[in-house]
Amino acid sequence: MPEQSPGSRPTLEAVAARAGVSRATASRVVNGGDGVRKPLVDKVLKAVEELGYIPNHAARTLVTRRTGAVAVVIAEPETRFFSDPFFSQQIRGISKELTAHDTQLVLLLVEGPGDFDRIARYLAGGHVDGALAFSLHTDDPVPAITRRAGIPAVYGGRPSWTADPGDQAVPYVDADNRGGARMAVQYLRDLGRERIAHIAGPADQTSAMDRLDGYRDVLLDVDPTLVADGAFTVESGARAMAELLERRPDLDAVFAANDLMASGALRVLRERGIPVPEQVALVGFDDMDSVASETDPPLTTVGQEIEGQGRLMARLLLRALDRDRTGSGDVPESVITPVTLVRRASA
Amino acid sequence: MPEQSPGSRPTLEAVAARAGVSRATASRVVNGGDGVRKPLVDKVLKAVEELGYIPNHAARTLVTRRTGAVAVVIAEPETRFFSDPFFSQQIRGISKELTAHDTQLVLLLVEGPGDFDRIARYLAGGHVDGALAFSLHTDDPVPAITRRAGIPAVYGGRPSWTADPGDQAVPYVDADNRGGARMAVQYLRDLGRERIAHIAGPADQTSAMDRLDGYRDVLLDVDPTLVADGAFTVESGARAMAELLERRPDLDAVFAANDLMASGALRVLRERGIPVPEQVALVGFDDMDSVASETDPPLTTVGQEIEGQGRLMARLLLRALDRDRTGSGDVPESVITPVTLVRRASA
DNA sequence: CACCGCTCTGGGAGCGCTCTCAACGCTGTC
DNA sequence: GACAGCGTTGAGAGCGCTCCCAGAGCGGTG
Repeated sequence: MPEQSPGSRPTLEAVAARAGVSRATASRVVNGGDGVRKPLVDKVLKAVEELGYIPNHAARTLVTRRTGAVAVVIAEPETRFFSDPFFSQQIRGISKELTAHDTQLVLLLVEGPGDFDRIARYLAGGHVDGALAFSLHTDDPVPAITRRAGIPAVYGGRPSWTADPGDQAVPYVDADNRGGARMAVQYLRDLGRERIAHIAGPADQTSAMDRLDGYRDVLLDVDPTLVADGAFTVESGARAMAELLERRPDLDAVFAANDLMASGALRVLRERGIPVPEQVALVGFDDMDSVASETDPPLTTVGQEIEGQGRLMARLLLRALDRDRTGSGDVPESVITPVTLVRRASA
Repeated sequence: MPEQSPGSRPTLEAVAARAGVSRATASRVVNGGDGVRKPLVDKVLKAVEELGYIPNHAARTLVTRRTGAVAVVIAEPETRFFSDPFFSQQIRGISKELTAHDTQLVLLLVEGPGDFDRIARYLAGGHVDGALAFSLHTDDPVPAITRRAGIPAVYGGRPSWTADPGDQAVPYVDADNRGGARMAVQYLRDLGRERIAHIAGPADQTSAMDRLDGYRDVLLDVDPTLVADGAFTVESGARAMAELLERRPDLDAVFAANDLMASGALRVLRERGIPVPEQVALVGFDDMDSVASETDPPLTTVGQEIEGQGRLMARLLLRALDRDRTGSGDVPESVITPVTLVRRASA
């Protein structure tokens, strides 16, 4: 690559001059070369190479009205963003997919509720072609913002206001939480367990509620003393486990709504000398790398393709953008990604 | 905010027409309004409000040659990016600082060694005004890339090729790892401990090496049997602890190069019934939220302001950009951020 | 041999903005 | 009352690119 020439970079004009063609032809070559005869293509490419030409993105955007960038909006409070490897992995997936389509990722972290104005201004400012956002809450302003800005958006996790998984109001990608929970509980049942408790996640997250629903699907008429509330953290899992043991010392299995809570529960069980899985079988959810396989015993859990979900989100958005551009193609639909039961030693 | 008008957004021209001024004056008002008489300013602002005018970023960039965006390049292998809350927190700090200066954050995750070409093309393509990158390795291509692209960059963590903390070849922000380690070891010494072991981090990370150096600073002529290698993970900390106990069952203190390893070490100590801190005092490093205060006993550790480091990185970069723009101002210098000893129960 | 129709190429407009520069009106001074 | 000097405004060029449209070139056909 030629050294950066002092001052300004070469323009298309310069490339055209060097190749002995018009700017229009040079442009055609740079953008794929359709309808340009071979010898000219080669001449232009040679000039590009020699001059180290790189298209000016702003100029291109100005006329095409496309930026080649999408925003990733993360409105989660800091705590979750930090503790949850979930986000990092989804972002990694998103990044991979976008990169493969020459699209850039602009990260928009929402710094508190007053910050949505800035987000709105940014999304409406034509800086990006579309947006990806996560786990919407009931009164989440993001959908309204993107609608007003006139850009397509895809969401990660089922928005809380959608009645059903599968609702098409806004396109989203989510794991089959309910199905996964059913799978887990059914597995415990098949193991012969009869008093299967559940440590639930926070009620304001649809993933937690869907998992609870899945638990209930299998165990019709659940005894409420078998369900304890947690907050998706290790500590809350430990507390919930202690609570459950107090209420139902006879329980013989626990399905925790995520691995972190399962590991907290496991700690309590161990402290009390309750053998896992012999006396109490334990199943988690997420198959989180740094947790599930590192506990003692390792967790049986429900695994999901987190990075794949990110890729899928990006793919749906890119498809929507393509549709906007070409005026045809299919409307993106929400996708529920499959989950699998990962059998380890805890159940 | 007015609804997005169908089709195209209002331009400066439209604002000017509505306010009854020239485009130039409208532009001046939109950009701060210096040198425009009050009544006209008001008229323009009113027009902006009524039309819901938002400046076209591409057009602006095209003429000013500034994008109002900086890249954050993360070249770490996936594993670290995921497991380490470090990154999320630094990014949060960076985001806060950039946001406060109306600058956007473009996230560039490097997907393998072959991906640097893409990064180079992007950085040279005038998409961003500057770059932030992390923990450079010896042969890291990022500095060469940014130099060639002609954009300023600031690094997080001392680059491995700089001989000294404080080296000015590239501006970076790092915690006072060596000083922190000294502080920790000196503290153990003041506690009366005499056989202080160290669980070191990976040799290819300067933070780990600096911490080892700090340990050595205090304990001149360290007995090599008192130092074990780890990899900044819980498991590696446990392994190292077991190794140390085998070699030196008489040790009475351990300084681990990070909290994760400390927690691994703690687990082993507990398993063997060795009372902490009575028989063996334990100090970690990082004061990682989800770890240090949640162990039993909670960890005494060296705390650093991770988010603050991120902010500082962004601030240094913004200052460099400002310098480029105005042609004056101070050259950004590397900053070593202070650390503090956080006393809890483990030592 | 004229003409049609095709492919390929170039001229030129224009995307929305900033910024230079000239013009303008006003005040103050001699 | 003329003019210098200042602060304010507007006209217009131009940033680098894409894309429309017209024209050139060329082969094939009647």
